Amino acid sequence: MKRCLDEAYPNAECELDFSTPLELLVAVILSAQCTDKRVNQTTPALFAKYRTAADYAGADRTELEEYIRPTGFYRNKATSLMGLGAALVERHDGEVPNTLDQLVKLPGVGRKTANVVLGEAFGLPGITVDTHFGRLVRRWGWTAEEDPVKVEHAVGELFPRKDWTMLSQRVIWHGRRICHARKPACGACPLARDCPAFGAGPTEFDEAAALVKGDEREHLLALVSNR
DNA sequence: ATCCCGAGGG
DNA sequence: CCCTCTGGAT
Repeated sequence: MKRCLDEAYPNAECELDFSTPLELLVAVILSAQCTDKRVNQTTPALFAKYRTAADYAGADRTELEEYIRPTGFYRNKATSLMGLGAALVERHDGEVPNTLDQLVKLPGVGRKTANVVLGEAFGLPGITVDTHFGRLVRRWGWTAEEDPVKVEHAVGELFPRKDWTMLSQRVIWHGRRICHARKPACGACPLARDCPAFGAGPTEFDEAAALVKGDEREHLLALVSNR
């Protein structure tokens, strides 16, 4: 029913299927500092045991921690999941809400997680700004903003479109796999020829990006979209 | 040894 | 703004 990462990048570790918004939300929470592969190995047993918000709310903490241990940060995540379950039961009749305001108020749910749920569970056309997304659009000269919210607004204004949900995932994937923070793999990058930062030395990479010309933006966006 | 698609807390 | 929380991959 729901999918987390873009199928346009075929990669077994990226294929995540969920039957409910709650499953998607839980998987995103578990994903922090963890590979998708590990999350995929963890969720089947977890979802078989914990099916509803009430199940998480009433979980035996030690047992829940056992289920999610391999994903790391397991104590924090167990706390989040139990609090999340309780909050959903109390405030939303056990359902996952579909507005940013309500999502962000849930335990363990920040803006990034909320945006993923809005886009992928509810089909709302939002931009998901994470560290990768922010870094890349800055390198591409689309904005100089550092604050994720300002990045979101700036990019949304520059390129208003209905399908930012999936496109965000492509940008993020590209940031994870190729356009790294420290040592970007420009040799493997299909955008290198058109990248305003390509060719600059490591320390000048991001500074070069700031000099991008306006008409290069659309070109880069097209390249990302068509992959 | 170092880094990672985040969130909460001091 | 800084720190911490964890396991796993490279």
